[in-house]
Amino acid sequence: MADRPVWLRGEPRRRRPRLSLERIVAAAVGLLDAEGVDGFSMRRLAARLDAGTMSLYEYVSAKEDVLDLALDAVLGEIDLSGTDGPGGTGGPGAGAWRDALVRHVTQSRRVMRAHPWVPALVGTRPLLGPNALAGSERVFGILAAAGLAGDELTAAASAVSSYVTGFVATENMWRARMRDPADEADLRRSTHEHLAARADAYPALAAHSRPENADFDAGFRQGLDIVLDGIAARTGS
Amino acid sequence: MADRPVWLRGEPRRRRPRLSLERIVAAAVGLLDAEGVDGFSMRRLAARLDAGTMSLYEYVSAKEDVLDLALDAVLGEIDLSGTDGPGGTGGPGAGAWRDALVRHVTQSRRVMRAHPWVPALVGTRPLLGPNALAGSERVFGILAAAGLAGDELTAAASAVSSYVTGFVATENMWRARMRDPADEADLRRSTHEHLAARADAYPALAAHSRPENADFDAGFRQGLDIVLDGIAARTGS
DNA sequence: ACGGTTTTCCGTACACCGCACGGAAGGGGT
DNA sequence: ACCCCTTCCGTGCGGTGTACGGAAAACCGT
Repeated sequence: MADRPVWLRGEPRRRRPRLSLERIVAAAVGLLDAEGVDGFSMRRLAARLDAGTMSLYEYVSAKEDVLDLALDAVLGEIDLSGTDGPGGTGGPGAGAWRDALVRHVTQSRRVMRAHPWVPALVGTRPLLGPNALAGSERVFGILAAAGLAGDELTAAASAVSSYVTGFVATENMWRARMRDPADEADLRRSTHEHLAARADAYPALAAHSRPENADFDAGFRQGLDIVLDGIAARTGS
Repeated sequence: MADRPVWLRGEPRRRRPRLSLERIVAAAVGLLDAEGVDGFSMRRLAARLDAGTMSLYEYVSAKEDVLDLALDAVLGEIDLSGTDGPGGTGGPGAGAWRDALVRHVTQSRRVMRAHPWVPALVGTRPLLGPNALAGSERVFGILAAAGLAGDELTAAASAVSSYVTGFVATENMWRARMRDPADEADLRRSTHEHLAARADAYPALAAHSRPENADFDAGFRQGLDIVLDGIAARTGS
């Protein structure tokens, strides 16, 4: 029987699958970076891969899976090559844990700023991916080396993590609102006016709050130092 | 002209509007409590009010508005009747700020547990509603009375707030996963196995992490004490 | 060489979503 | 009696996640 004319034969099937979990996850990260969680949809993701929407479901069983995978993927961008291995018997100076922790959360903040959709996803779902676990392991290891253990260690870890994600979440939110330069001045002014108009109702807020020209870097460090001081009180150093 | 038969006359129009912002917001809180953010939709909300979907838009310009209003509404459930007004000149004992803060964040946690959808919304949007502002005012006031000011005060406030919302977010997440008793044992075991199987890759985590039988109340207090100790180091008391 | 099985891809369809638009109906003012 | 304004909402449009089933290529045993 003669072949059908070329024109009707369709694209030849590739030897190896065109799609893969890696490609899907990478595209998902790109889409999330570009459009945020709200702008993320399976159809749009498929379009980015020049694929049919339902093809994605060969590799993933639900949209939630893609979000889980994308989240863990970007958590892998945190550099874990620290200098806190079991060093010489002399050991690092007391308080080396503090530097190590500062470096780690600085990395975390960098990643969460590069991918502003991350903070909203963390805390919503269990973080059991390999990179999430590696990050937790890092924090636990540093705190254990600092002399903490048991509930105290867990509490310290949760204090640090909650602070970092909470801070960056609001930081990202404010940055996003000020992104559009047309809105920026307007937002600053209207927020300021909103507060000023209620200065009598919220005196402490009006006297001390300056969201309109916050220095996020310095603010982050100061809050972090508070948490770290609290931990230091439990290490004996 | 004769009236049309009663049967065709339709329901009589009420003198006063049947809907109101208050009713809508109250119903929204109920729906969010029952179904979570994912299960919340304008259609379902309207159904709860026996109203047409589009009727809601007479009172609200978008779904986002409803979420903003519902969020601020439940923040109003935080009891602000504290004992920290400008008391006698003798003033409260040094460290009274600590008790006041503990009471306030305990209230916050209670509200966020009663309305588990709250933590996910906080941090996503600017909190400028009256109840949100009142809550911030409360924290700022306590910290100012403790002797903090300027950037230090702001950092302390953000450390406390981030810790509380972060902790309760993950607390709620774990509680939700363990809600269904059928899944609970399974989840506990599978999570445990997941970690145990990787104990060599994550030694510190395996040695110290016990999410399967966490005491949230105690854990919350311990992490909070860490943050509060860090603040105490800045008050001179 | 060939038939069957498995893998990969995806079109269609369904139930649901937010919300723009325009109309209907009743109340109040003149 | 007239008109307008407030309140209510049906319809429709363009989007969503994903269940289902089919088509075709690749692989494999004979």
